[in-house]
Amino acid sequence: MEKICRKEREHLVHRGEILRSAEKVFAAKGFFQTTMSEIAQAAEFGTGTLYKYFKSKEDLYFTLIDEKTNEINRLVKAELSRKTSAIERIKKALILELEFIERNRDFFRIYTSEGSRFEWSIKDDCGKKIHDKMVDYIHLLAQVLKEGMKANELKTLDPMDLAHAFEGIVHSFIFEWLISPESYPLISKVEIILEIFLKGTEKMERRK
Amino acid sequence: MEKICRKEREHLVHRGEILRSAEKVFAAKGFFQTTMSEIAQAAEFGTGTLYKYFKSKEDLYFTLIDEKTNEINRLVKAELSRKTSAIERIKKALILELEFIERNRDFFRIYTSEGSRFEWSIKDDCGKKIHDKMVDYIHLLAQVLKEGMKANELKTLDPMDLAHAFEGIVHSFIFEWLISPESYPLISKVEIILEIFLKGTEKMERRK
DNA sequence: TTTAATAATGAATGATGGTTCATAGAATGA
DNA sequence: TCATTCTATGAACCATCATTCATTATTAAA
Repeated sequence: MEKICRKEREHLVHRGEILRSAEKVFAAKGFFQTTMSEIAQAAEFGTGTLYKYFKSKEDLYFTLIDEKTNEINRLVKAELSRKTSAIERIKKALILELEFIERNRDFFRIYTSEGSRFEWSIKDDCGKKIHDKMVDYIHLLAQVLKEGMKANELKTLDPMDLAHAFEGIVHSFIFEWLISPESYPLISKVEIILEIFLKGTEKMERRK
Repeated sequence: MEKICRKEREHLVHRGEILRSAEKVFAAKGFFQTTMSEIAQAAEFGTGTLYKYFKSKEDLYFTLIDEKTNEINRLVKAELSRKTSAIERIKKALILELEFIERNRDFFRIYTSEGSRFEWSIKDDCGKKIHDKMVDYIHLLAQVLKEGMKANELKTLDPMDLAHAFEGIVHSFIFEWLISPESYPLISKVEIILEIFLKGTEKMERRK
């Protein structure tokens, strides 16, 4: 089936190099402020060369997001689909997610900042595709939460509300970590995230 | 002190009209994809006229954010500085915030999407100014939470962590509301937000 | 009414940067 | 070695705006 000769392999490598350079530049300056020649320079290629690998600036950008998104989605989805307890799955998935982000800091600068704005500003369906993937993920999460409710692990509340709340907490810790100058392991926040989400913050008189 | 003649009053009115139109267009298309002439058209002025009121596109944009941000900050800060219980203050402030957002949907499309990206992408200190205001607000919130801990209303945890978590939850509900096509009152989410943040989501066996 | 001052205008300017393409160069194979 | 094919290149092209400014319209003053 596959006749992957050196040529093709090389092509793939170059493509990867371009993507990795683009990731850095986009992360530092954002989509609109990044120029193709900056990316080309960073990747040590000529400007025109980029167009041998990607149709346009947008294409390069969305390819970047798409591939990384798929990678993490695969990871997390696999975990969420297991048959262990809901809370267990959520915890494991969270750990996977945070570890992945720690390994891909640059990318997540792009992702978290663009995530919010692009479905409004960019017309063609690339933006929508990414948005859809987020929605998908939220739904899966909600599904798991629902199962947790059925299994009496979690309070019976609107699963979508819970999913949003959870994602909100996680995102704000990610965001904080991204902009923080002192580097601490993101993973160190797992406990506090779950503590807040599961147990809440109010001090209860522990009776009844 | 003030000799506000018709001229000046008119100037103010026009300025306001431009700001309101800019708000709409920026909200719909984002900073980089919005052109000055679009704004001019929306405001029913000539393109050049905008420059009689604002130094540049950036100036217009940041003025917009700055003024609205101050407005909401004043509201919320006033509430957070009261002497009632911490939980009470947080609830009231949350209600004020959500009501304000409901009255300023367009603006918050701008704010939530730019909030994350601008301190990285735009050099001059306007971006920083906005970011600083967010940080300020988080600190005030953390302060209130700390008081809540002292008063034994809340568990003793890192107040900054809690503040981030709270903001995260709130933001994700705001975001959801902003992109949702069916319109429901944002304010209807107050209870669930507080429920999750204060009581958590795990079903406890309610013994000791 | 005439004149002076001020405000509004939108066509022209200039800069930027995405994209293309004619050329140079490398690899392949005869 | 030479011819052929494929790749890389970056200067040139062109479209898109932010911004300016000479001109026009409006208001105020005389």
